[in-house]
Amino acid sequence: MRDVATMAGVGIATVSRVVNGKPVTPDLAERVTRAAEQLGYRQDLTASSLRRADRRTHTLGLVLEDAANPFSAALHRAVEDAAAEHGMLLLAGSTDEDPVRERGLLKTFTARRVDGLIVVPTGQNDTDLDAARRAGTPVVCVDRRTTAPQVDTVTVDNRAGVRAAVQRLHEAGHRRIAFLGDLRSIWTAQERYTGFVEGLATVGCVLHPSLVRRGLHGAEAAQAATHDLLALAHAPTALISGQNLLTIGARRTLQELQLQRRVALIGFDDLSLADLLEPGISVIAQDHAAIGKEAASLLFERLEGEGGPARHRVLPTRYLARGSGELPAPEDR
Amino acid sequence: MRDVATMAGVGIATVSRVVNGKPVTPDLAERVTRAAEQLGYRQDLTASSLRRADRRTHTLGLVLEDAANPFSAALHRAVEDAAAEHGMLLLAGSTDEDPVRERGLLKTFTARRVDGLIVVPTGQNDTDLDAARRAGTPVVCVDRRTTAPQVDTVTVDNRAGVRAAVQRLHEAGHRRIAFLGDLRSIWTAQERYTGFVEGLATVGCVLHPSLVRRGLHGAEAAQAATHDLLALAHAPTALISGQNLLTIGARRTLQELQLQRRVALIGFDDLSLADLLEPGISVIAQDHAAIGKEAASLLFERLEGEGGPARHRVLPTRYLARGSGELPAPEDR
DNA sequence: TTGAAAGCGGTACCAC
DNA sequence: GTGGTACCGCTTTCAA
Repeated sequence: MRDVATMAGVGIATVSRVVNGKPVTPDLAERVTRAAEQLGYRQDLTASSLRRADRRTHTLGLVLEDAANPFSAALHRAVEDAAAEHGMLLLAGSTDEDPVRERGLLKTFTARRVDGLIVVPTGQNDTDLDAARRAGTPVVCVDRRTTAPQVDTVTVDNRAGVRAAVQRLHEAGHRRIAFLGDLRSIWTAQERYTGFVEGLATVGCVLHPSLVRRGLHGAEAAQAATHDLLALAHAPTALISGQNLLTIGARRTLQELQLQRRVALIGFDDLSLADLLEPGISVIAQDHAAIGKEAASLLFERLEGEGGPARHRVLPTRYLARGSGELPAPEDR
Repeated sequence: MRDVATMAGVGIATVSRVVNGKPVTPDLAERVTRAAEQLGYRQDLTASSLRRADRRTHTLGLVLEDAANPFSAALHRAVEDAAAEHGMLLLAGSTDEDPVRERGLLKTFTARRVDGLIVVPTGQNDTDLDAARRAGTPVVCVDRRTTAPQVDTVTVDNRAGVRAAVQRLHEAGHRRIAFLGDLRSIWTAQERYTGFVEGLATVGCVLHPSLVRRGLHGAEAAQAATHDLLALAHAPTALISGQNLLTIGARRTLQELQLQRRVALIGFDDLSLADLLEPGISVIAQDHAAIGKEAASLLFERLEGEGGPARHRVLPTRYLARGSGELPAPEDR
């Protein structure tokens, strides 16, 4: 920039003004532009944000469970689009549910002075979220609630979604309904299980502890658990899976045993191609894009000075009937 | 930092040393650490990289087609893991195949002084890639070649993959094989089509122009195109789809017409759940993780001073036989 | 409107 | 080993 100023025969401040589009005599602006081009000048945003009065870096930190999974990817994209509208960019990282990694990401994001954070919290690190917020970086939690105070959250109504699924299965005659749940440390896994329990209570159905398998992580774990369940003397006639990969694992086992048309299955969260299976997999779907958009908008409000108490947005889920959740209980036949 | 120095009663330089883990008398280090904690001091990496001799920001820029699609997501994660090993973070953005957005991302990434760029190029902006490289930011292109000189690339052997698929179909008796291709501007779409043409030539089969549908983007376009193809007087007995979403669209139409067991289908790039469909979708799979890892490693070599000519890594594809590609041509029955 | 100079939060060099 | 100081590239007073 100094070189550009010298070459254009103007002060360094004038170059800054031109670069930032502030009013400058056209003649000077022209000279600056030309000199900049000739010298191959490239603005340094890191230096500029350092000196700028608002200290904004126009960067958001995004802490995901795993950038590779469809939920995270959709969230990433939704947040990215919202961010782009505000001229902001995304710094993203994956925790793999590891609180140590989460802490590391939070630390380096704040050290890089991101303007705000959107986090899918592992749930084992809430003090760090609070620390970030108190250090002046607004935080919005997504997909899961947090115990950190004054942190906005965007979640879906997990309980209601699962409750409704239980009711549907019950109406179709199912009495032995099994539940597959993710790691207990994950907030949504707890909520969905609670929804399952509530649903059974609502329809007046007993909860068979042997039909509940929690703490499963990944498709293989669900596949094995489903095998176990179906080998029981009183095997379930319907399955509710509390997460994406678990649904895949469950369905895989059903197909191995040729039971996909006999044992009902409802999964939480939609799956690509689920509608092309036979029967299609019925799911409790969440609107990923809406979640991301809402999170971003809460964050931007904070950045614009909104100082009120924590806000908690709860979005609805939507049941997509595709066949696997509509299979009648065998007794009905 | 100045406050910490004052509080600890040491020079500002000493604080810097402590923060950076450089040798300092334990007593002083202790005092600094305590003061830092008490004042809630948080290191500012943006300021530090500004003054640091190497000017490194420990940030990589990742330009994707669409952060939400599985290919991009897998790539993102693979690069993230490699970056993390080097203490680096990722700044990511989506182009949606729009060269204007690509240019914007390239510009703001370099303005933020990323240490390197990993780009899935739209193919309509190669001068910007070159500009970035000449400005001192190493660039690695991924998934697609580029005409920009001195830019390393990582791609898969698209032609060989499609060629082999054509041969398989031919061996199964298919003579009327259709091709569904993505936007012509996309390098891989060109390559895969070339592989199709080469494959037909190899087996001595004629290329029916009416069976080629290129310039399709997204599942719906493929769905419609497949409808058209199957309505032809001499309809194809097999389909090769040149991209993920196109495969989904094609399969959807096949199932609508109940033809998924009569018309063969081979897709490029794997799909989650493809193995659970009946019949399963056979695909020409690429190893996303390996692609991302290789790209990252090429980039890190550049960052460590590797100055040779552009290197082009070509990874193999793998055919996954699942049924849809193994259906015999009707004449055989 | 424009330019000189101070300073954002650090690091690197230098003399002690 | 430690502290003082110049300075990274830029924005922001402030005086001209």
